This record gives sequence, structure tokens and C-alpha cells, in this order.
Amino acid sequence: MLTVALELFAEHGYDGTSVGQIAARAGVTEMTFFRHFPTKASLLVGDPYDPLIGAAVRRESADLDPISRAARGIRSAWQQLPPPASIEVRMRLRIVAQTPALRAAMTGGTAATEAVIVEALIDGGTGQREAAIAASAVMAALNTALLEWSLADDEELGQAINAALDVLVDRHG
Amino acid sequence: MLTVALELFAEHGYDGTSVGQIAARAGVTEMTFFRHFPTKASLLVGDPYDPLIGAAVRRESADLDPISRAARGIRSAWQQLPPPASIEVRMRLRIVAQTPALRAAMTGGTAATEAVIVEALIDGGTGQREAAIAASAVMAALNTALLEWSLADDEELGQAINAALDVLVDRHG
DNA sequence: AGCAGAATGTTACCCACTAACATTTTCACC
DNA sequence: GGTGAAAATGTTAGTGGGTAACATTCTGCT
Repeated sequence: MLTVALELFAEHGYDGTSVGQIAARAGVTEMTFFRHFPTKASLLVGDPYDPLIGAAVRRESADLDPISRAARGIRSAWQQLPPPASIEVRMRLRIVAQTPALRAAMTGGTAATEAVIVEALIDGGTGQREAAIAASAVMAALNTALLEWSLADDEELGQAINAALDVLVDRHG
Repeated sequence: MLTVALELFAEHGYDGTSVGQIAARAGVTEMTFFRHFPTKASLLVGDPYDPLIGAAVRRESADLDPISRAARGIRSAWQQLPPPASIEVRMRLRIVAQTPALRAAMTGGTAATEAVIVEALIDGGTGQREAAIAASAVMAALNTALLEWSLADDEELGQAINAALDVLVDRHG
């Protein structure tokens, strides 16, 4: 179904493709589509790594300021991951980058990861407010970096992520 | 219509209130509602200050790193604003804070402000990528701060904003 | 072959939102 | 004070995303 959907999105764009069309080309009912995917947007935006990131943030020293701690945690979580199939990921993110509704859905879709980071920071002694602010800022930077990366050719994803976090952490003014 | 909507949201929640109900209680047709408000969410999330913020960011020294520049711009823009009717604003934001769909819509709703900040940063010599990342991080922090503020009692809004930006700028680790 | 449970289909519905066209209200000008 | 144009509102009808309840077909296992 995902493959079929990506084809149609490439042909007619995200908004120009209805769930009915996807289901039809997949030889299936609209109802069946919604049994496999909770929403149309979930074809493109997901939140796969939250527990890993939570643990990684917790592992960083509680002496760091919350931004640094969250950023370091994400960097280290990233290194533990198997490198994803970049081309697939890039295709998906490109569609997200070009569709305003999906950009918004993306930040909604990382709410779970954000919550996990907030919890980890709080457990490390950071106040609730600071934790929420730091987590949302770091996740926003990360999401923006992913979208920007998707629009470029021939760049390493890990590198783009590091560069994004550096904008927050290693500020050279 | 706004007043009526807020009543209904208070009674049945945002998701539990349909546009039809709002229109009916306002003595008006659903169609008329959509002529006044582009979307249901626009009753609660808006983006009123983008040009002001863009100008303020541009006014800050281009020698600063992008995060500092954006943050200082927002602080200064804030001081120029007439203090809003805090109670109203708080009520609205509380509903947003409690409704996941609206939280996502809020970040979508500040896309214009974000774009304006990005442009200002680029004009100051920051690269496209860095500018996009810094702007999204700062706006995310700001939005989070607004939502957290709305859930507290008796706090100055300006103070909450300053504290949020300090998490990004004056990091004490 | 026969059965249980999973996957799929059918129908019917709700809600946000849009388009096209008709109707009423408002208000400035004669 | 009437008139006519413009603005606001109403009507009808439709699209697309998403859900609920119930019926049907497949699947795999014994």
C-alpha cells in the first residue's frame, strides 16, 4: 500500500491524492486502508525511535544544561541506529517538506519523542518548564534539519543532524 | 461568534464542539461561519505579529549567532507590543494546550512568523540551513512557553517569554 | 473437511470545508 | 423617503477524511 501511495503522491501530489484512490489502486477498500494506517498522514510521518532517544538522553550527564543534554542524547541515539534506507526516507520527507499540512503533522507526530525527552530531562533535575522548552526547541531543530536534508542531494543524514544541533549548542557569534 | 465558540469549547471541549453547533448558537449558518473564519482552528490560533518580529530581528546586530539574534529580536518586538488582554489569551491558549490537534495547528500557524525570521536572518548573512533551524527552534520554544504560561496562574507573559528564550541563549550548565 | 479467528467488505454515518447560485440587508445617494 | 448597488447571508449540493456496526470471505490448523 505504501508503495502505491508514494506513486500516486509523486503523480498528483499529496493533497491531490485521495485515500480512495490509494485504496483502489492497491485493490482494496477505503475501510481496509484505515485498518492498516490510522490516518493518511501516517503514510509519511512517523515517530519510530522515541524509547531509544529517551534512554540516550537519560544517559547524558545531568550536569549539562538541558539543551546540551538533549542534543547529546540525540546524537548518541543516532549513532546506535542502523542507517536507514536513505533514498526511501528522502522521498517521503520531500513530500512532507512540500506539503504545509504535513509539516504541521510532523511536529504533531514527534510529540511522543518530545514527551520522552521532557521526562528524561525532568528526571535529571531540570524544571518542567525548562524541560518542555528545551525539548520542543531541539525537536523542532531536528525536524527542520530532516526536511532541509531531504531537499538536498548527496548529503549524509547524520551530518545534517549534527550540524542542526550545533546551531543550538555550539553557537559561535 | 468567538465568544459563543469559547462558551461551547468550555462546555464540551474543542473536539466535542462542531462548527454547526457554534454557528447555530450564534444564530447563523455554517456557511457564514466559514466566511468569517477560514478554519475552526483559526478561532484559537493566529499569527498576528509577524511583520513586527521580522523587522525587530533585522534590527539586531548581524554579528550575533542566529539563535541570539532571533531571540533578541523577539524580546524587543514583545516590548513594543501593547500588553494583550491576558485573561482572554490565557483562556484560548489553555484550550490549545489541552487539544493535541490544536498544538500541531499552532506550529503550523506560526509558519509565517518563522518564514519572516528566516528571511531576516538570511539577509544578515546567515546560511539558509542555519537560519531555518534557528528560526524553528526559537519559535518552538516560544510556542511551548506560551502554552506552559497559559496553564499557570498569575504569571507575567513577558516574563515567561524571557525565561523561555533564556533556555536557548543563556545556557548555564 | 471443518472450524476459529483474522482480514476484508458493506453500509451508513459525522464533520470540516468548498462551490455556485439565490436571497436578504445595508447604506449611500438622489 | 425611495432606489439601486454592494455586502452579507442563506441554500443546496458535494468532496474528502475518518468512524461504527455488522456481514462476509480467507487463512491456517487439526
